[in-house]
Amino acid sequence: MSTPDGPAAPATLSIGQVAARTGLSVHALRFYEREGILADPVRREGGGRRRYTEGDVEWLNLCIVLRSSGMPIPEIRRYTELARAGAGTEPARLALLRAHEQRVLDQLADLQRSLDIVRYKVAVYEDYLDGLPD
Amino acid sequence: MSTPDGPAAPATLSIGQVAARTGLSVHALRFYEREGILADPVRREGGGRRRYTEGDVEWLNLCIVLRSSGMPIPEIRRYTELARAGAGTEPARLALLRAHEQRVLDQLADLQRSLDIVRYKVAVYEDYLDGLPD
DNA sequence: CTAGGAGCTCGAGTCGGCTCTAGATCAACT
DNA sequence: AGTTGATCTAGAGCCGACTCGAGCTCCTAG
Repeated sequence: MSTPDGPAAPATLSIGQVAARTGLSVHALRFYEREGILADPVRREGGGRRRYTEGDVEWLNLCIVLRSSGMPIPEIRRYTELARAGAGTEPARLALLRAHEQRVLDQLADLQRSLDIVRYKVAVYEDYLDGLPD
Repeated sequence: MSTPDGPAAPATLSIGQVAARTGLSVHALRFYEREGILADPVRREGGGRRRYTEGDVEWLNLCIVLRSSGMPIPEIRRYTELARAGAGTEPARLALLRAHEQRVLDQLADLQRSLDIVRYKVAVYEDYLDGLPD
């Protein structure tokens, strides 16, 4: 074995491993940390290198979902801060998530309307090309 | 009447009126024209001011749909160029629209996945808050 | 002991899509 | 003639979200 973890080792990951697992670049991971959207400021091993836990990775995966569905980074930071603050902030976190749910629904509706229009245009071109002389 | 159009007047619109109708800013309208995504380079009245036809506005509305569903400006320009080129380019236009349709479908699927996850989290918080002591 | 490769920080650069400014022109009203 | 308000052009600026580069440190293998 090239990585003989001791029995009690919490199995942490390097930034490169996390990049591979999440699909984010190492640059993006450091950027996200600077932006304060990681659960904690990430532990460092002797030498200053980041060690990510599985929990960190799960949190990142949630962040990726929020980002990709259009939540801006400042709002993810706000959510992160609430989570860090711990007990008592659950109502605020719920409100934030509900607001985001609504935004996603709005986006879905907008996209669906666009899709209908694009499909209509596609159908028009198909009909036209079908009915061509030769 | 404050706008006594002559009988044969084609009823053109100023840039401000088009902005009001489309929701785009006058800046954005000029920007779009520079980017070459308007059907024609827009007629000008004596004095250099733009006069938009209803056809121009319809084209803009299509552009707005394409943009808001994620088509980048260079691709809208490509589509516009094909349309300007006229007969014979219909297959290319159809292909472009179909590709966009697929992109929209992908976005819808992604968003739906995100929505499911956000809803799951919302449910978790709701359950937690429901079950609170007081 | 040295060469590579992964990591580090800090700061600058990029990209897409507008947005805004400055300074001039023009149309219409008073 | 003067004032107001819409438009014009060319070009600079901005914002969000990364991306990249320089220069340095560290660890491990040969």
